[in-house]
Amino acid sequence: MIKKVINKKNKKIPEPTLRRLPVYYHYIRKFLQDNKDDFISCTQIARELHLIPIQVRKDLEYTAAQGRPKVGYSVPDLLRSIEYFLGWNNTTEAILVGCGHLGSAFLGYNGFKDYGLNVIAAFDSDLEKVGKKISGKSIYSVKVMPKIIKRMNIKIGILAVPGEVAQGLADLMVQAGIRAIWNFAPVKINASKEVIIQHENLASSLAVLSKRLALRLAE
Amino acid sequence: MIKKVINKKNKKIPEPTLRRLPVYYHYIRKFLQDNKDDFISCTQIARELHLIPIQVRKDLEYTAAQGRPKVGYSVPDLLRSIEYFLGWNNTTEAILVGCGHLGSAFLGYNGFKDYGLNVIAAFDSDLEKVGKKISGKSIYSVKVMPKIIKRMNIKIGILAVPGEVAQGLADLMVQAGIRAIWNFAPVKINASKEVIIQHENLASSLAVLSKRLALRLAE
DNA sequence: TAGATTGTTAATCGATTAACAATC
DNA sequence: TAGATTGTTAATCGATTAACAATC
Repeated sequence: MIKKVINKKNKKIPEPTLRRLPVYYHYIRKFLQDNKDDFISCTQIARELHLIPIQVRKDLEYTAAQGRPKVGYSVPDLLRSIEYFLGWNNTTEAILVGCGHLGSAFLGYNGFKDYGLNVIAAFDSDLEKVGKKISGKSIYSVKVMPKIIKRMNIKIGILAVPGEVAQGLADLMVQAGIRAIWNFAPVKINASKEVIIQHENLASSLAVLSKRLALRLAE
Repeated sequence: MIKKVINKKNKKIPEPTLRRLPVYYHYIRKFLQDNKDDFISCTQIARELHLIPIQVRKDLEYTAAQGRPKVGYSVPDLLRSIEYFLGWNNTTEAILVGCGHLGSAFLGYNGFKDYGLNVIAAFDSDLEKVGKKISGKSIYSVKVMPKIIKRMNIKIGILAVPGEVAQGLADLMVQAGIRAIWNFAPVKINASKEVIIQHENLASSLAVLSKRLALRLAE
């Protein structure tokens, strides 16, 4: 029994599963808010999200959530399981570098708090912006960024800057102690292997969209 | 021979392949600009992008690009193959709905032209914004959106609006003739099966990032 | 009870990786 | 020529889907 749990924990989690979990989470939260029922089943989640029940069940298995046959999963328990599994139970603090349109959009969208991410400070090199606030968050000079990263022991950095300066800023972030960079700049960032770089590439998404549309229109 | 080509065309393209192709494309374009060589090999692309040669080769196979043993692929030919395969050879026109921070970021980033997407008009319901320009693009009232979609025969719509109004605007877009919606609003959009909906979900990416970081820090 | 649903093991499917002949 | 690289077929790996017993 215990062994099984350990095995499950050690098992590598498929990335597709990881990407689906927040989608379930979002739906289940809404389900809770609407106060529909205390229990929820895979069948129900699957129907709503246009998936198949077995896939939802498999995915939830990774979170170690415990369901009851015929009844389903306790809604609050299930939410807690997903939160815990994704490390969203204790909110992670992050900094944002670059307060252009994209960075501003990020600050304005405070929905990430539900997903365990709290942007505590924003930085920009433009002195016009420094000292001002966007969506209630103060903008600081990039010059003080390393100091703040160190002082507050921040591990996650969000990069929303032009491509030309992205690598240099990433280097500064890593030197100061950042361990994961969420990169929205349209260039590849190089860093030591210990640093996790997640590149948000809209061109990839566009390729999927345009190919699917082209195939559809050719039918 | 002909039969083989037909088979290849009919073969379903794996989504991972589709997502990698723009990454190759971007690198090869840069390679061409830097004027390094007339030919490029899978080995080289793989080394640069931290992939393995066989994967690059397999992916390029889908585009029907023709390489020469020992030599590699002709750089301009390869670019053309990818462009053609992804439908980027003739630029697709799109409209943008929502000129908040995110929409503005979209208009400001004109890199999509390289990827076959041209945002020809932007719409907003805020009369303060209507008539102004962002990054050289005029903003129109959403009221005229259907008319313009029809008149210009636009097939792709980009949704960058608050969640509350997303579904309503999507319905209007589809009614006017939009066949693919790139959705940045943090809600699920429902539409008839004929319409392609691509939901850009940052929470999914965040889940991958935060789980990877949590595992890393626990090591 | 009967039927729906979980938990778990097995089968299938598809993407990745390996192997190797052809070739420049 | 020798060695690198393509093109293609085969093997492997991992994710998805199916099957079914357990159970509430």
